[in-house]
Amino acid sequence: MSGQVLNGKKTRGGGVDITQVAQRAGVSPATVSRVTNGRSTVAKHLAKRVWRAIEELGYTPNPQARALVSGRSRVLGLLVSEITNPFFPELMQSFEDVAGEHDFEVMVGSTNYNRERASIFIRRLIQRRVEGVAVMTFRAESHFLDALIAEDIPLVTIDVSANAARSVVLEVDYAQGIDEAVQHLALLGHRRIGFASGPMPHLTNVRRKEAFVRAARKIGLTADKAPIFAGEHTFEGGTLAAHHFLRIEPRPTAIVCSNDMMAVGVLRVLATSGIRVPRDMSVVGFDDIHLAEFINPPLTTVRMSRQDLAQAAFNGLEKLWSEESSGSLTSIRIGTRLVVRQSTDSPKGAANGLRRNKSTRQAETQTASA
Amino acid sequence: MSGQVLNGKKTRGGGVDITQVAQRAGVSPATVSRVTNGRSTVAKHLAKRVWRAIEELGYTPNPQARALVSGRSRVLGLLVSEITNPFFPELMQSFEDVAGEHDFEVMVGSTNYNRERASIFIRRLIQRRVEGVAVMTFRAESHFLDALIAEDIPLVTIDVSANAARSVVLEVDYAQGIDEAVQHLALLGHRRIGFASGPMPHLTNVRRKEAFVRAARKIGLTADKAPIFAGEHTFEGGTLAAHHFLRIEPRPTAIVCSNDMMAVGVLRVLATSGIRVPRDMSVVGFDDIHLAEFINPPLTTVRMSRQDLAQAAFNGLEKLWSEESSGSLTSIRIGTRLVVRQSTDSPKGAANGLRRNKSTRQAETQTASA
DNA sequence: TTGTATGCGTTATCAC
DNA sequence: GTGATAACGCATACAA
Repeated sequence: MSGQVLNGKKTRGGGVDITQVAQRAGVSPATVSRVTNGRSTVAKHLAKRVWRAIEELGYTPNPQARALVSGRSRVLGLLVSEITNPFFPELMQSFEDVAGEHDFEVMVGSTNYNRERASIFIRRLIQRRVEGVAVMTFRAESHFLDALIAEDIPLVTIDVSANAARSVVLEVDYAQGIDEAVQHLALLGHRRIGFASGPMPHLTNVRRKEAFVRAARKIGLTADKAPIFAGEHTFEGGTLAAHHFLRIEPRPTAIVCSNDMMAVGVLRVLATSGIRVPRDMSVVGFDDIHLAEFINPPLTTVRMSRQDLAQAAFNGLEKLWSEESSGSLTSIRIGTRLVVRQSTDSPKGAANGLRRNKSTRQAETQTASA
Repeated sequence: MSGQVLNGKKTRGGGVDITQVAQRAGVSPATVSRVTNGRSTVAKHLAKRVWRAIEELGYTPNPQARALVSGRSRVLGLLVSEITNPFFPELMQSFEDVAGEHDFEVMVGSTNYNRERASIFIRRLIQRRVEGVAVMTFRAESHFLDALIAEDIPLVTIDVSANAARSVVLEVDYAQGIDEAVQHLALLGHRRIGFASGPMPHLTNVRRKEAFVRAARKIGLTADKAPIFAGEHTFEGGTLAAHHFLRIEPRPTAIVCSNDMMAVGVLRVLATSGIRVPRDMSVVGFDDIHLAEFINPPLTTVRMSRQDLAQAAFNGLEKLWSEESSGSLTSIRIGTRLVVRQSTDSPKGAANGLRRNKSTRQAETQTASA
């Protein structure tokens, strides 16, 4: 029980400060500071004594004091869209893990597509003197960011660059994975493929859709063979999309979805409509959320790695910190790739012997072991 | 663009400090401090001048400096089990919202059932001088908390009290909601009800199970009419439970699940087995995660409110802060209640005219409007 | 390489 | 009610 109460004020971290460590180690506070900050200009035997004193006293440097004197809070901001899409909690955790490895704390906020929520959160970020913010909303809500830009806080965004000097944009290569998905379906024999798109004003959804259109064209599908339906990136949006595609004549034999939550909705509708997946209809998702692996049938989907995204976001911030005269706007590419599971197969009409062929099996196995 | 670079060190918050505000308002720094801290001992006209100066200069108090001198970091810790169960992200958001209203920041960590992860996180909490921690893991991992207890940090836990002076326990009344659920099923005519329990060593799951056993007994069900299967609190655990109950002869006409993720797994298996819900089988969940409302059929479930939990956790911490000589161990009760949706109905054999009766309809409507 | 002295921005303790 | 002044715990410029 090392917590103590001293004249009404709680003293934590064992209540021990740098001076006590210095005394115990027989050095000056400055030397202790140099040691805890990893300065290499300290004699080895002294450093050793200091570490021992730190250990014995259970000393942990006070981050508030450090922040005050250094001007660096070691706190980052992370802004996400919503908490109900599993993609974002997974992303949050990844980002916190990466940040934590570098001794940063992170303040997370979710906009829930609510302007005021976002503004309030951003005000808090500024008050807490965050050293950088990762804006992972997949939306161009740049007006929210104005306050951050005014404070000259390093910014990492997705898809669309913040119009700021100190900023990095993460360019997700949607085309790569979507291309693979469409090729995969073509190889299985599909000739009519629907695309369940996200809501259209948003750039990220435009990009995903265009990636699909191009991929469809590449395998020789005209627009009527590659119908598109735009809905919300939610379970419900997926159900609407499914109902839409079921009404089309002739009906597509496969549906590619702009995100996994939609795909889950699509699967649900197909199940209740007695349409078996993948026998009667193939379904492909996008994101590769955890749930995709556990749903039935396990979802073939395009993986956009949360780890990659989180790591890239952090790297982007690091880059902005190190740059003396920022100015050159940087972008970091994020790859996407198909993960074949069991929601895709040859359409039942196809008699080309491609059903569950060896090459797709292999891709699936690789994923499972990853 | 108010961010400035001064001899290589970034100055934020407009780069303006309390002294500048004081000068502008023609008062002393102390008075500005009193104003920003809401001390009522400041003359109204002076306070007004100070606020105006704050406004004009865009001043925001430096939290690091505040924390340093006051000994209060205004940071809380929140520990959850896993990020893949939607219950926890929803809880995180609620807790952050509540904390934010009181000008607290929160550090969130998820154990993922990994001891080392938890330890590392707790070390970070201590380093950052958190003023309190909400341990919402639904597990008795008290040995993790030892470090926190040694630092005398206020603790709020669920179900099982931390063995510490400064702690509060949130007692979830599982029986209340589970009782309602079983009564609801009995009223619909069910006489064989299975219970999909969580893994058994954990107290929370024992409590849920016992609540079910008692409720079943109350409606006259002997043990063989109320079979129990224990599995993980996951989608997969639910699929296993479903397969188990489908093999039992005579087969239960309803399944009550220990959490919603299991219920989702159960629903999936039933759908693929051609068993219609609720016509052939009724299913009840526990938690009322967001997804429960959107799945098909919408899930009848017991709601354990994240808002209630979050608010109660914060209240518990407040209580611990205010108590001079803590000692009396407090507990706060959290209610649970049934939310009737569409995954429950009379069993097909029942000819008692209770199918979708008026009273259950009404309950459903109330929920939708809440 | 090490130690001394100063200041980071705020609150708290006193006098007034 | 208000203002000077001393901490809070640490990093760092400078001196040694």
